[in-house]
Amino acid sequence: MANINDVAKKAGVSKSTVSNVFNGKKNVSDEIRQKVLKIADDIGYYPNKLASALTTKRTGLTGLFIDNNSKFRYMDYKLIEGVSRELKKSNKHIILYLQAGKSDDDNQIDINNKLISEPIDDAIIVAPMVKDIRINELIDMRKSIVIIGQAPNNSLPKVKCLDVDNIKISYEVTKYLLELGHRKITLINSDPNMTISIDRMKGYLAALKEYNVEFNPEYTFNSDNTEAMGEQLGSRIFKSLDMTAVITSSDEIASGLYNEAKKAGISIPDDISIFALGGTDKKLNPSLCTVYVDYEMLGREAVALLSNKEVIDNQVIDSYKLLISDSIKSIL
Amino acid sequence: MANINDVAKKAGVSKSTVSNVFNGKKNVSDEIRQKVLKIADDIGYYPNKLASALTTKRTGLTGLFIDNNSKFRYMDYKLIEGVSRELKKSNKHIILYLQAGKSDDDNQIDINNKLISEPIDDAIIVAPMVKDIRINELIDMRKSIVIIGQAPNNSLPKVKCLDVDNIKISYEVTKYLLELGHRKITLINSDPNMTISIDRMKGYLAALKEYNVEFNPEYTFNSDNTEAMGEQLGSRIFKSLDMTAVITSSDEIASGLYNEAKKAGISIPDDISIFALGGTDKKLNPSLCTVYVDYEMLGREAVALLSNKEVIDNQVIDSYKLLISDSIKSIL
DNA sequence: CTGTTAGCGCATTCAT
DNA sequence: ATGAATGCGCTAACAG
Repeated sequence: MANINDVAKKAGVSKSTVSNVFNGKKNVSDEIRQKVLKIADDIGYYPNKLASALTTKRTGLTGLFIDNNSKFRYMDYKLIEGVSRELKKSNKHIILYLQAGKSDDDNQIDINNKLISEPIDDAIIVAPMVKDIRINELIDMRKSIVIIGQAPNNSLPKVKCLDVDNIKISYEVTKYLLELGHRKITLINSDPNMTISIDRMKGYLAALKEYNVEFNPEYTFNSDNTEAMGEQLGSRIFKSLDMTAVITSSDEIASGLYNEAKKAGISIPDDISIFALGGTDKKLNPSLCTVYVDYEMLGREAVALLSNKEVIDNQVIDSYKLLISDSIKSIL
Repeated sequence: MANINDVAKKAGVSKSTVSNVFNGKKNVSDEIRQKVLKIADDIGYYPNKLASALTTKRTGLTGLFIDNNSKFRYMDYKLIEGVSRELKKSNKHIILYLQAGKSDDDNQIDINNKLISEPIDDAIIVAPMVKDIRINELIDMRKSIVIIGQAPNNSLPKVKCLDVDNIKISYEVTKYLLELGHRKITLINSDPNMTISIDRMKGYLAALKEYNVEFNPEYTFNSDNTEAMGEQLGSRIFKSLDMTAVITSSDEIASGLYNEAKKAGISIPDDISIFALGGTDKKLNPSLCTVYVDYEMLGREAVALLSNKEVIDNQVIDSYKLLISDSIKSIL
């Protein structure tokens, strides 16, 4: 494989001139530039990115960090797509790291998973843990970082975050149901300690207040977003509560409710309306009212944020849409 | 950022000893090994991958090449997942290249898209073009390559290929319909020049022959796998042909047929059975009979093949399943 | 506008 | 078992 010296020698110029040519530096005469380019092409020379990265400290690679614990979700796929397409615009590339936010063995960090020497210019972290070792490592490396999802509360220095406005989404979904005449609306939330749950509760409360509906804590639940949990909750609330609508933290929970409703002879949406807060593109019957989030766009925005020098505390992106469908009904 | 010299100096040893320690070389006394490790940990040293790659010629990165012309398909997502998870097992990572197989401007290769200096050890190419410039470049670079999908016919040296057995799939689908009593079965194929179309035709013919059904060329069509094309074909064949079943080259085509059938008042599966040859995970109503291919597994296999030194001409993987559902009906 | 020199951080001979 | 020297291929700072 030809290197810069071969070209320089054949062209009768110095290495730095060749380097200048390939880096688009202006201080090379047109004549020499052409000559160098011609010879380089002849002998099949092209600068070695590894070598140049060693001095420039730039690889043109951005790390996308996805938790390794479960299969990729719809969101992961779309983020990968958005990030890689956006990087492509500036001839950069994505490298995927499937790395858990906490070490498997909590006491000892796997030395092979140390990020310190990874050949990336910057990093995007998807849905980090509350105490995420990757973030600290990355900060130590002085990489610029963008987090997609909630910032870990302990986040020492300010880290740029990108997320959808969960308060607003929850508010709008609740309001939508209220406008259809629903007053007894159950909210199935995620883990109560997660910021997203708190946000969703805020939006829910805000909408209720706006419609002068008194908040009843008996109408709120928490879940782990599995279908099984949806079934479990369904079997419980369908019997004990007389709500007319349910907002679920995810499509999976909704799916569990569907199963349980069928078993109990409850009709959706005739007996009960269900509005999910998104998560997958799973199809249900009757088709589920849910929230579509443009994760691909979130990915693109994350890339844009990486090179944004301003210190931004927490960027909120409005890239969602309520998908109105057959699982809700007006009761006016 | 600490480097190997810092460690060597503090430990009172030479750089090469430090190097030996981190590369697991045996010729270092335990005493010194511990000392070096301790000091490295203290000052936060870890070998720089860029620098070591410069001499070892190995980056631990595998390129996955996906065509950039359209949005990612279901297949792409699953391949990304399979490849990256398999690489992860050996502490390697995936870097995504969204690069068209042919240069946008056919006469002139974009110098920025040259692969020659990319920091990858090997490459996996998804569904290459017939004349794919990326493959030639990669071969010039002496990278090991695995192709997922059909090998380009012109493929100069032998390149490892990985694909599902399209003949067999098509054969089994056709047979399935034949066993349900169907005799007039339309086959909507992809581009007639693509190997996959030829294979599917082979399987189709084989099954027909086995059941002594004479082949009628009027019952075969070609498509570009868009939903629009499905509608177009539907409007044509629903009127003119009296087939009882249709095999479509993709779920999208099937979706087009669904639309057109609805418009024409044709019931699926009562009037006509539809069996798709896979492609997406789009849900239709009535739910579509289609072929599920385990692309994630294909991705894993591709990674395994990369490090397989044997010269294998064309590896066929049986990782599919017929998904029987509501769009077909027995007419016995 | 061009060339010389000096690293970047490491792995790899080859001595010892 | 350890160390000194050399080179991987390039960019950057400076000198001319």
